[in-house]
Amino acid sequence: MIRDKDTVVHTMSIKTSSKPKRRSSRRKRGATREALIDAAFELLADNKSFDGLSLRELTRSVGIVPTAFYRHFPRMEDFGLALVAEAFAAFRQVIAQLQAEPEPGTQMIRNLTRSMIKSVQTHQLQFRFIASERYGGDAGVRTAIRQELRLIETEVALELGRMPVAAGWSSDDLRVLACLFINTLVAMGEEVIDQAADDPKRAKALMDMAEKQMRLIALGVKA
Amino acid sequence: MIRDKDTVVHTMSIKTSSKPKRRSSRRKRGATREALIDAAFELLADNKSFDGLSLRELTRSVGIVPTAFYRHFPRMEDFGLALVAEAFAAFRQVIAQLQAEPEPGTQMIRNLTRSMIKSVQTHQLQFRFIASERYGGDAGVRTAIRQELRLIETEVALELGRMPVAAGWSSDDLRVLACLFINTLVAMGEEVIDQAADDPKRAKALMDMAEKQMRLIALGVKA
DNA sequence: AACAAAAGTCAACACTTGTTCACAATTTGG
DNA sequence: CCAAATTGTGAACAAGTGTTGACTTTTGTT
Repeated sequence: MIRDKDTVVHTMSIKTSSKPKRRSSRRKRGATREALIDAAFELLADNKSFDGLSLRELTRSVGIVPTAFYRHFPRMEDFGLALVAEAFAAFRQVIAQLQAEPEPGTQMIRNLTRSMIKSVQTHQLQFRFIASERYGGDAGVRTAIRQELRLIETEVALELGRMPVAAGWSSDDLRVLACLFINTLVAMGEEVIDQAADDPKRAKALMDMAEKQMRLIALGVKA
Repeated sequence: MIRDKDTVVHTMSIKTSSKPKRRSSRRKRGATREALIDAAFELLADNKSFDGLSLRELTRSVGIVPTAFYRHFPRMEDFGLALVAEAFAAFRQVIAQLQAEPEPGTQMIRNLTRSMIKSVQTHQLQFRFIASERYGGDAGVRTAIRQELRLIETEVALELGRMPVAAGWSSDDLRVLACLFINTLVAMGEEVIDQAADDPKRAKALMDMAEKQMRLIALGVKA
């Protein structure tokens, strides 16, 4: 019953003033769908988890009536999957950084962690969603996230295989290494989200720590 | 309105049959409190997260009336903290293993991961709770978990400092190392919970992987 | 201009939720 | 053994929940 914003009506009602109920103007093409996704990220950032999210409060915050939700997503589960897809779009950009960097070694590690921190900070809500739902709540969402992470793992493993340091490694071992790398990276991201989202100083400290850890791992690789 | 189980009444009603409403017999001392906690772990294992858990379904599954909940926990938040405390009791046992093991090296790593796997499997529900709520849902619970993890980190760092391999390390560096170790350990635990809870074969594979990773780290330490 | 599809509305349904209050039964300690 | 603290009950409350079906409006295409 709040309905306090966006009540402006500029439909230039000329003809029948019988029922001027329709709000301002409908969003264009896929806008509402996107608005729903964005609103969900926003709401989930406030100490909520996906299965604690109600359809009604979601639609309320977007400014549509509850039933309109079903026009865009037949079930709540599909909505969850859409959220996962959207969130991982941000993550993929970080990994792309790795592929663009041909030079292995200390410099690469520094760049990678820096790029990760940066991406985490600009896409806080998306990463928070991934962190929250990775092991919690809904099974469908959880599975989708795991799948995406697996995909990224293989990508990284492939990239690592190209480097001279890891010449002659079995593909299994490469995968183990890749897993360890992105585990630390993700862990750092989660910590940043959780306690340093807006504190650059703390974020820097976390980054340094992650960098040290990754360099430690790199040392192990050589030996 | 379901109330289909546990309706047996064996109060041996002798005296007044005026109001034999009281169910079987009241649990002794702190039993209901514990029953609530156990029931919560059970419910949370079924694709639920803490803030998606309802007071009513909780009390329902324990067999008491909703209002009785408040006799044991004044607020839902206190209940969450109780869950955290209970869950970490299991975790601490694993770390105790580390302290009991004076011999550093390959053998220690193997024992540690093995002990972790074992503990995770016997306390599935508790570990699942930790994994789920570590970055998700309620802020109070999340903070409590982080605090407990920090405590464990310092313990491990202290223990690592005693070992000859890490002689001359700064306490900061020791902490970084400890963090990396238990991060991989926790990550393994989460994976086990999530996809190998009852599949010993897959669990073994995950353990081997974690062991490799930790040995890789150990190699890095030497270098 | 006409028409079908897409997007949004409204009312209503049958439930579930957290919390309150006054009361009853049971244990426990003195 | 009796009083006092503990633990459980039942009714009631005002809200919030997902989902349905039949409508109306807007938009895009032919």
